[in-house]
Formats: sequence, structure tokens, C-alpha cells
Amino acid sequence: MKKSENFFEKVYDVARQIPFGRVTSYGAIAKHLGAVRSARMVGWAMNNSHNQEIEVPAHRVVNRKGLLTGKHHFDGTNLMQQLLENEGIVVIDNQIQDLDKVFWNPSEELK
DNA sequence: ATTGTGACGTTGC
DNA sequence: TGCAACGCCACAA
Repeated sequence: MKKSENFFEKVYDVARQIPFGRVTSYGAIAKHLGAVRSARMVGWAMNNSHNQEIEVPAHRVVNRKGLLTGKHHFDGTNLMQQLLENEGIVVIDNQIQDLDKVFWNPSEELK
């Protein structure tokens, strides 16, 4: 297969471990992977997540501001927001409210 | 190898 | 976090 799986795999692994009702940022995941400056790659990996057999809760992954920047890539327009709201997360205008409360830091919870 | 690009982040204003 | 610009890494063509 691909060697890059390693990098992507890590991203998917962390993303899948995001607890219910929690969200994280690309940078946080990237940091956990050891590539803080590769936050964009994390998002790119998510784009590839569609090709992955394992479903990745990309809707739980947002940018540092808690803005649903990636909702644009979802099936529907508000699908991502609906999923987050379904988990109890308040989302207004693609912006997660109480981000600090729902934020999940992989580097702290995970290791 | 080179270029382009991207679901970001940080710094500057 | 209001907007602009740079940087940064990994991958595709």
C-alpha cells in the first residue's frame, strides 16, 4: 500500500479516539503526531478519510477557532453542524460555542 | 526534482 | 478572532 499510511493512519487513529461530545483541532492532532507545523496535512488526511474503510469523525475535528471550516467538504452543507449538535455541542453559524468546554486535547487525554 | 495546493497556525496590524 | 500575509509540511501531477 502506501507508506504515507503511517502519517494518515495516526491522524485517523486520533480522530477516532475523540470522545463523544468533544472536538479537537487539526493543530492539536498534528502536535500529537509530532508535526505541529503540519496541521494542514491533518486536514488533508481527513479529506482522504473518505477513501478509508474506517469512518473518521471528521466532524469532530475543527480548526483552532472552533470554526467548521471543513463542513464544506461534507455531504450536506449543514451536515457537520448537525452531527456536532447531535452530540450536545452548540454550533452557531459554523462556529462552535464553548469551545474550551468541548475541546479535547489528545496530548493530554491521549499519549 | 519542481510546482501547486491545501479541512491550519502564528504573527502582525 | 477582525483581516492580511507568511510559513510550514506532506502529497499529487
